[in-house]
Amino acid sequence: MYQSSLISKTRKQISQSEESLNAQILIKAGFVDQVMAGVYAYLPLGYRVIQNIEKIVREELAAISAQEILLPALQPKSYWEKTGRWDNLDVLYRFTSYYTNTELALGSTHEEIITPLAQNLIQSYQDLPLAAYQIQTKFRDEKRAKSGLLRGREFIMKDLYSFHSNSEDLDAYYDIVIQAYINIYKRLGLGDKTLKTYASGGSFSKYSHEFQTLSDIGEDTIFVCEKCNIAINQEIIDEQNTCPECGNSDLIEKKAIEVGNIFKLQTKYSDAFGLEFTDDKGQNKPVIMGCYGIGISRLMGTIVEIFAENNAKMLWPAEISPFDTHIIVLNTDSAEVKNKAEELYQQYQKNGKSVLFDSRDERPGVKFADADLIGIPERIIISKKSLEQNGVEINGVIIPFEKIYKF
RNA sequence: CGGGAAGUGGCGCAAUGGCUAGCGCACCUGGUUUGGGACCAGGGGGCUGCAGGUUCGAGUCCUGUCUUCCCGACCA
Repeated sequence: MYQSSLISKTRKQISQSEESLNAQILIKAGFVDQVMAGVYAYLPLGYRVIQNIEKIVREELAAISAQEILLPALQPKSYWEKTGRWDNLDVLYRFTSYYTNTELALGSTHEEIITPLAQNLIQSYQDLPLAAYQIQTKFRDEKRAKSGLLRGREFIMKDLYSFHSNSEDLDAYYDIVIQAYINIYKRLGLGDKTLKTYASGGSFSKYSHEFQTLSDIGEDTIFVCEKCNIAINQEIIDEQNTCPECGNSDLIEKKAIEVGNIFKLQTKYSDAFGLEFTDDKGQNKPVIMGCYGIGISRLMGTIVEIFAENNAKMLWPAEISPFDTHIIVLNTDSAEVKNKAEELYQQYQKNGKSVLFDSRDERPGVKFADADLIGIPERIIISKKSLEQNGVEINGVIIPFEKIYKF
């Protein structure tokens, strides 16, 4: 049973505007609502999708021994000054407290917070390695928010940080994270289209890696090696114009959405904060760090871009669909149909299935249209007609009750 | 930040400088309807983004400003 005010009445008419596809679909179907440029509210359907994506991420990170934490979004100026990014990170929201005149930042990333925190946790090589992540709202003062959920000023991100006593250990964990990421994209239904991509390493390593989902609306240009199924970001193509893994020079230019990136930070942040540990010889050394990001809300937008059918309606991959099953009750004036529907709904819930139960007193066309918009992959219709055959209709096929109730 | 477009009931739109700013959807009341977005009857809801200006008269013209969308630049 659902609250119609939150789910069924959030449908918005959308103009034949130039808004990006993911924004159009998600707003029209009532998954999100736009609050301002690059800032969205997640409504019940959309938030369930977000939570399903998060669940997959959590499961895969638990499998590689990362522990979940939650760091503050509100951050002191002093930490950002230590790394020099108070003045240099142009997307950092900075502001002054109205009452105390204190200058503060809204977190656009969390190296500046987790590194000093790690100082409290790490003294000895025996405290390493350590991996911690959070799923949290990030703030970035983008000059131009665009493409719906793909580039917002406020967005949900998973950021993982790892701490090691030497670079070999970092390298090994880095590869483990790559495999976890591959698992995540696969479970999200993006496996075939998401490529590990070599990108600029910045000042602290030769390369970083991104995960890029092929899509014409992507902001990034990558060059794909079809032999290795990896890619190179355009930003490093001058210095690296062959496949780094097989040497192939026959690379194919494509557009893609960056859905993850991982860096070997080495000692950049531990140096800035003096994060050291004592090794087994009694010597103090800087902690070696890595960081690993996945944009959760951007993934939702990406999935819509990839799975929208005929550029109009959505069909969610089963694992992240807002509900497992959409039960649509027709002929709601019939007590028999209503009772049977209620029974079916209870049965599904008992068996651990999440159900969107539409018993509204609406015409069939309204319910079907809404169901099309919402895009839950399993649709069950129960009606006078189906009861005549002593069953329900599941995705167009009549299934007798005795088969369903067994599961 | 540069360029373009647009701001009118909750949403989508209309309105030669001229009557009380309309229409569709949604909403409220009553009735009839129920396998692809129903119908009838009645009803409520607007200082036309904001601030100035021109004019006898401004939703409409001018200036400024804010906001949104698109293109570009930018993007650990």
